[in-house]
Amino acid sequence: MENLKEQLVKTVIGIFKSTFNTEISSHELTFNETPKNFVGDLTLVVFPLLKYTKLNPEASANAIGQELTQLDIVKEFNVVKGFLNIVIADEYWKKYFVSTFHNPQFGKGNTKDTKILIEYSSPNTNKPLHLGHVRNNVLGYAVAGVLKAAGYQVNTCNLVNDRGIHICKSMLAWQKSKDKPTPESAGLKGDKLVGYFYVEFEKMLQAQAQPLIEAAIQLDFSKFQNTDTSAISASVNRYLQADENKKDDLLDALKTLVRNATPIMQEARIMLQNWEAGDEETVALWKKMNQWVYDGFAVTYDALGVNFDKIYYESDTYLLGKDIVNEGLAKGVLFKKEDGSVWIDLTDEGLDQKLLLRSDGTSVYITQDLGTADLRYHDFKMDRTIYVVGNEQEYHFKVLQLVLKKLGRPYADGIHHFSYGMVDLPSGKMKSREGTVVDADDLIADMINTAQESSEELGKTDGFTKEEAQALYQTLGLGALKFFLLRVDPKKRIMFNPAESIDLHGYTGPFVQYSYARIQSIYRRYLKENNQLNIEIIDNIQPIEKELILKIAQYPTIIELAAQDLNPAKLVDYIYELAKLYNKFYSEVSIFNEGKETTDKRVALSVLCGRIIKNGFNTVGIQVPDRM
RNA sequence: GGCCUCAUAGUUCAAUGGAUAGAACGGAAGUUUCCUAAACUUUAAAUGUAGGUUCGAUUCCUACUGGGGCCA
Repeated sequence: MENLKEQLVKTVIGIFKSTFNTEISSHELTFNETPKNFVGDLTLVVFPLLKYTKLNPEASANAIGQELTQLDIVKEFNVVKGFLNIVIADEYWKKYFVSTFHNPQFGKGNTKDTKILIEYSSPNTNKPLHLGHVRNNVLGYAVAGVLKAAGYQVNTCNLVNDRGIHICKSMLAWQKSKDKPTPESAGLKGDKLVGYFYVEFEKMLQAQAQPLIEAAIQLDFSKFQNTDTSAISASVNRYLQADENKKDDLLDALKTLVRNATPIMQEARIMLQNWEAGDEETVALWKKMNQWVYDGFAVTYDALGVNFDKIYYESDTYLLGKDIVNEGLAKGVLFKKEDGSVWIDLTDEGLDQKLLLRSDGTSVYITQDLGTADLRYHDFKMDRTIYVVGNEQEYHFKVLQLVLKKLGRPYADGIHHFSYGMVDLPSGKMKSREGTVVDADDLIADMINTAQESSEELGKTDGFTKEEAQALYQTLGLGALKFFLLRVDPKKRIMFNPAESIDLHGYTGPFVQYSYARIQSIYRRYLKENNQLNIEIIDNIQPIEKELILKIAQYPTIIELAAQDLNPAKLVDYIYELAKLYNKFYSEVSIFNEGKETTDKRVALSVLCGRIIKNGFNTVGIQVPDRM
């Protein structure tokens, strides 16, 4: 298809030179696929060219069309308004089909030198993974796959947030528990166990904070221990004097202050200080509980089929970045306030001033990210870095990139925040505090179950061994889940309704998988009756066959486009369209009953569709079954 | 308060500034002596409001309304 378009573009440029005596450039020519309700394979939009032809749209289109028919590959043309519809000769499509059939690399982009590093997943180790993480993982894997398919040099990494106050909360709650359970003794996945104690901590915190808040609002600060209550007192006053419409916000601010003043939060902070000081007991507990989490995550990652070339841990990197801040001060890019805190002024860029180092010298998130960025560049020397992180952090990444630019980092321009939308429930955002989080493992198990029920009901696994059946349910369940997450533009938010399980019919993964299984079934039958499949010459192609070939011809362009836009949805949508068209072909036409030549041709066409479906799905991390 | 983002059939999603706005689910009506009916065919149903840019706007610009987010 690309060659075809290129050839047409070249010819039209020639026509403009000879007939209209003007030089036009290729980007002024748009060839689209002709919509179904018109006759043609490709359409040239002539409106933008009228200024050169000095003719009305119809006359211009006719003039160009006339000249184009001199090409062997152009059979005929027609003009509707300003649209020049071109019919390509069947001969071209026949040859195209045969050569594509013999090209195992079909769809793969030319190898490119650009090195790309993709960071995705990046979980915290205090809670199990939920549906939001699943979207991140599935997208990250798919984007990496698409870029590889387009020919880029791709590496992936994961930055695990394994330290900080949130981990200490889980650790503290575990320490305070009576039986101090292990995953074995509790019969729980490690990440679930640690997550349980995180929730336990929140409960204890809430129990301590509630009376304090109530007392504070009565201006009674006697119950606070080891706390300078002046800030809280000021917050209470602001709250009490505020207008009705601002009270909620101010109450939240007050609550945060009070929560931080509770004894248990003080304990957690001490634990964090101990950890930072390298206290043996604390570090041992931290290691133990983190290992539980990693073992748990491994199960989930494995089920999702994601993996990383390199895993970074924040416990190794959290001190990095302070040197960079000093460098920035020396270069005059950053400035110090009176209290000793370090800032960057981004008001010229339309943003605010941004804190990089607190007055006590401790770093904030972005400081670490600066350090990690340097480290990664050292490790990978990549041209582009893609951070797969939710859109709530857009501001953060703008700042990160600006700071790195101002510091003159060579990789700064290549930074790209792949900002994806949140997953929403009908009730709104997922909130762990309100228990509305959709757990990743539960969801995966649900999907596999749904696939099993549906398969058994339809008798699809009759004759399968147990293992084969189980593998199929897994393939289908995860296929449905991943397709559901990938079919939407990554930038947009996704609506997930836990009350309805993800569909297996229509615009879904299993629809495509079913089409693939049918094709394999046909191929198996063919190979039973023939030694091998080979085609060299095609006698004729029927309309539905040509439709399929045209669709197939779009594949390399789609890969290219999906990579350019970093949008796996384009590929997923295309694969669906191909499968849909194949199903139409399958029901319209008989494959085995119209003579050997027709059978060969149609089986080859089927096999080719199957290859693209498998290739395209695997690119984004979805498996396909040979039978279902 | 400042900034960013989104708004398309009943619902969930599509549409590099191009033709009569596509799918899927759900609704209505059909297709199995024949390669897998998780399929296929037919059908009803949508661009938040008001302006602007131009040959042409779901797409770009402005304002408004209504969701979501970020910053202090």
